[in-house]
Amino acid sequence: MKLIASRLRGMQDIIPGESEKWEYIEKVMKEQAKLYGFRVIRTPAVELTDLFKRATGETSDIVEKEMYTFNDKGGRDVSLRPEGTAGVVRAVLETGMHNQVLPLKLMYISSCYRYEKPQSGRYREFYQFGLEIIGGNATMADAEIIDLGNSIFERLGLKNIRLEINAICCEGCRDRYFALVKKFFELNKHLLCETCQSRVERNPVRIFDCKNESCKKVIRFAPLSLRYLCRDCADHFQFLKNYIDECGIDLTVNPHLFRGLDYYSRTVFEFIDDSGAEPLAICGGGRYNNLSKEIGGVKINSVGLGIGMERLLEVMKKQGAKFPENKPCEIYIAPLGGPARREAVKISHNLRKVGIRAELDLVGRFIKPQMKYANKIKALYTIVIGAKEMEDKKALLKNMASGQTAEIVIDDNFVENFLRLREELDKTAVSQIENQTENRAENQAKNQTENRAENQIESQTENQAENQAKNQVESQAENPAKNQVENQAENQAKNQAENRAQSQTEGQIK
RNA sequence: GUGGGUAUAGCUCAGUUGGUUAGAGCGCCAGAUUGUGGCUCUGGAGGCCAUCGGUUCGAAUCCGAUUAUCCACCCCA
Repeated sequence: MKLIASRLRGMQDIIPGESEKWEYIEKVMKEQAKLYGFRVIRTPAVELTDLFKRATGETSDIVEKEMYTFNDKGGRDVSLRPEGTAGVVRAVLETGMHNQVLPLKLMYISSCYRYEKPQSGRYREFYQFGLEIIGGNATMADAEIIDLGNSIFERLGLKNIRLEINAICCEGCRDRYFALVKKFFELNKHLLCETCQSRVERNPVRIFDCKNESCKKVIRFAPLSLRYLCRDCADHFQFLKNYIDECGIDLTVNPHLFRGLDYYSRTVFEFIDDSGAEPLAICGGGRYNNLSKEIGGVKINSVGLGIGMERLLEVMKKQGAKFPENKPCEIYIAPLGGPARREAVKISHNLRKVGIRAELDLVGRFIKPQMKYANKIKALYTIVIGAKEMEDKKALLKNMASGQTAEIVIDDNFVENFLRLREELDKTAVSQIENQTENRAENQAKNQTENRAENQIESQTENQAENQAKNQVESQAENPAKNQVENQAENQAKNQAENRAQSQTEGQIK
């Protein structure tokens, strides 16, 4: 098959089978963020190129070689957004949201674009879930962002996710420290690998990331930002560690963690997955107190994070995380002949009207292929309507799992007839199955009854909110409480060990 | 931008030192079974063997280039 155009490099189609997984993750993220008081913001995918230049730094790789930049038909120099934060801050300033009650707690799921060579976990179009607390000066805001990110991973059932944090300097203590780092690496330039040698001028702190052995030896003696924090920064960092501890989150201080975007100050952090061969950052974030001023607005202290949707999904699959199953087809209607088709259209319409997922033949197949189809789409019940049934105004309703059938009257009360009969068939199916020794059928039936219970709840608009709230409270009360108790002891021990190691290395430097 | 691997059906892959008409499993559509799914058997559809060029009597197979894709670096989600 040869199409006139194929998918562009580094872009992907998300098709059914996959899209449900995305929907599930997005639903969990949004629910969780709303629990923390976040609200959705949507901003354009295209912005003036200058915005990203100013926000992420004119010399950053993102701006220099990775942006999709072009002139629009009006001659404007525009770019597809390479990340989410800049556009959000621009929107806040432009709409005057920052004059409303602060802090603003904003979330978004945005497509982002970077013209890079695609590889594992890296695409040219990718989706980023972003959280921003704008106008949150206090360290509690940093903690809340991290806690929220962590709670999302927990709710999605992820394991082996490690939090790394670091304090890079604020605008006050930054210049002194950066000058020091640069000077240090300049002096030791001859010992560094080729890449790092070029980094000395361009972006010295990136050298901390290098995995090259000879570079590591140099890095061991390089000045750490933690040692050069001003009083406020040091307090901020200490409070943050305390707050994160109060949330029961295991943290590692990584004094070598700096992030690629220029706008960060004070707090930077990453959530890293260790279940693969290589550690993979699925979430990154930090505080950005100068971004709004940088793009021409007033200064608004803010903190945020971004989660890479593709990477998150990849890790979940790798870890064998569970995704909820689709709402099953509750009844498949197999019409035979013209009059029956008319009846089938009517019946399915009425069923759907009350929230029952019903399907009918859209191909014009004969009975056997229709049953095969019903089986393939995992329909729970089927009903065949032919000339005979039309005449008798009666048909057989069949439970596909047990094979049992019961007579159903075809009249204007079909929906009620179906609901009543289904309940009876479900009961007998369950009791039948309970007597059977084999487990397979049992599970199917259980799923059926469970799903049905869920569906009923969903259709009842009054109870919906109540039940959800109940479930959430119940499940949450169980899990985090346990985890907290278990983890706290561990965390304390770990932190102590880390602090000791840190003070040792720092002593060496002196 | 640099380096390495791969490219055959919707999917996963065979395809002999180069030799007629291109193979399997799964999936899809149907028949066996005239009005009832799952199991079985049978059949059918679906291929410019990534593209272009070269070597050869002859290329899916060998060579070159291009493109795509995967992986690593750079950078980052």
